[in-house]
Amino acid sequence: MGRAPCCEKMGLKKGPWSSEEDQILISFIQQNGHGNWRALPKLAGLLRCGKSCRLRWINYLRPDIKRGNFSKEEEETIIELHQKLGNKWAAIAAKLPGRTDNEIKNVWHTHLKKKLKNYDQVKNESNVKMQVESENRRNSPQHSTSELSSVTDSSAKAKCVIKSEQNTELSESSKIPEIDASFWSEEFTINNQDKGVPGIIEEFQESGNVDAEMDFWCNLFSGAEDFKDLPEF
DNA sequence: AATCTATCCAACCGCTCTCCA
DNA sequence: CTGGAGAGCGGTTGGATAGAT
Repeated sequence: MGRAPCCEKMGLKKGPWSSEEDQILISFIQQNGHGNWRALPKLAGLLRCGKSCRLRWINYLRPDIKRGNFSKEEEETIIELHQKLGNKWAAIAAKLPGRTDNEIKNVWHTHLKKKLKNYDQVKNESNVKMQVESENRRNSPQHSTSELSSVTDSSAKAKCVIKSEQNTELSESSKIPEIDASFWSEEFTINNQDKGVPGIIEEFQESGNVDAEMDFWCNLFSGAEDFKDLPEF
């Protein structure tokens, strides 16, 4: 269709809302509801377009809005739903009471997208390293090492990302040296000359126990709080 | 202390969808 | 069926603030 922006009309205010404007909008909606957004600003005596009023109410002034940081559970839910639904922010928001699509979109772009990216990067680096180790050790194509891509369950992945994030915060606060995927891979290769991480992963694959494999990876990347807590093989 | 850079988030813009005459 | 009006959605922007140098 394509219409001219509603705010191009003369005299309509743009930009941040003042507390006075907020009060006018709140009291008007409390008394009259918001049946017609386009007519609302005129009736309420606001120099704003209806669209702006609607956005302000939905994203900020609504009484059921939950303010403050997102919980780990909420972040897990967003990651999980985003894997299923894509950028359907309104649909995701519908599953998170008190949160708006705009807020969720912002959190996604500023926090969660980065977490996922880091997670995938670590995962890929580790997989490449271990694939090489496996090839060298077994020299057999049917024994090529597992790939974490077998773990496709979005819920498990979401939990792992969040868990990794929690541990990252912990590591930073504890002044633990930065650990990357290659460190883990080398560490386990040294400690498991006879069996090796690829062998362990292979067992998961053969048994088809995706949950166990997921747990293994979560522990590998994020479970240890210190070097002494590294899993033994 | 001053300046620069990165991050966050409220708000805007433009498009699509839905309803109705 | 068609087209206009309003609502809703997702992408993007820009100002404020925090952190780094």
